Amino acid sequence: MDKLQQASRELIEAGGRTAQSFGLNRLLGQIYMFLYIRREASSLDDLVEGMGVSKASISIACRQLLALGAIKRVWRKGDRKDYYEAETDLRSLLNNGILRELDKKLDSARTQIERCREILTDGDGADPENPQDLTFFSERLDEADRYQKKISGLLNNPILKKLL
Amino acid sequence: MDKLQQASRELIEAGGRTAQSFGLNRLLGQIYMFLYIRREASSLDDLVEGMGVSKASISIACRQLLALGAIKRVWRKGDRKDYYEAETDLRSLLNNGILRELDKKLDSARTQIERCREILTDGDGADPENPQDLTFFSERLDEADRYQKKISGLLNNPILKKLL
DNA sequence: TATAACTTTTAGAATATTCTAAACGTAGCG
DNA sequence: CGCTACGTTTAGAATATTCTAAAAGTTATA
Repeated sequence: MDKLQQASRELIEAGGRTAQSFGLNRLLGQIYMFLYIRREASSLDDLVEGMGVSKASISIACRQLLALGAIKRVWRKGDRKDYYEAETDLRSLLNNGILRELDKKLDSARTQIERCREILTDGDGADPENPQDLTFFSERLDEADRYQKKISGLLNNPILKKLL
Repeated sequence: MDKLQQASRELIEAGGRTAQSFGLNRLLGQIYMFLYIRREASSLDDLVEGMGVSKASISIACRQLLALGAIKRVWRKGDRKDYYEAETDLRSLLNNGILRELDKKLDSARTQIERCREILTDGDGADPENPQDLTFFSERLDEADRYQKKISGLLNNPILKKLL
């Protein structure tokens, strides 16, 4: 095994650990890193060989990476195989990956807060025994709403975009 | 079940889902949310009742939340139980939780890149067949290093801190 | 030090996730 | 068409995570 292979192997392992630390499948990080350090686009079979797992796993992982905007499909004339390469533009990676996911979560939080307010106002359950609990709960909802807006604003802040 | 209980239950569920979506144990999100909407600090037993899981799970989850700086322990005079309440200061939550974790990961990335450079320069493996592969690999390492520094700088940017 | 009221650890059960092999579907080409 | 070379789906095996009950540890107080 030459130096390059040694270093590659380490990076791929590290990519896997990083993915896992973000709650993603280890393979996603490994495949991304594999593609990131390859000079040429790679086929599913290349990935199978590189990662030593079944083609089914690779296939599924690649579709997830595509959905996250982390890799791109590349066509080669007169070749039936699909080839993949890593998306290396940091801004694009963030905008289509992490930031988009965060936005979804924030939106879901907003919806949930709204839902709770509705339950409190026109739900058909009884009023709580202790009205102070209700007051406190409402205050928390308001606070959470402010936080949600604050972070949402931050993520879409043009200054932030510019700093990248 | 009164309105407040309904709404609380929904929020706790949502907290659990959110935690899972970040790769954390569902209980962490549930417990945090439970504490967030409670007026008074809660004991492990309160949490056991609220979440309907064993005390062992609650105990472990609470220590994780403490380590993340997401909840605080509260002592009550003449009471042997531990009580917990949610950390609600957004800045503190981010600084002690998410941002700190990100910093750790970035540092680990930096170390890994350094390690790879060492392998390439003074490792005892053979040189790769194709020297162009090596060149490309080195370029990627440099690029990754720039990204790492960029994001690191961003996370510690005083402007960002101020926007919160 | 003994006891009581707690929390934490731990071994293994329950559950969820990841992975594979095999079947299936599809497109290009003779 | 039918064959071939692919990618995808799927049922269930392998593995990892989460959870519980029971045992052990800890601390305040008498």
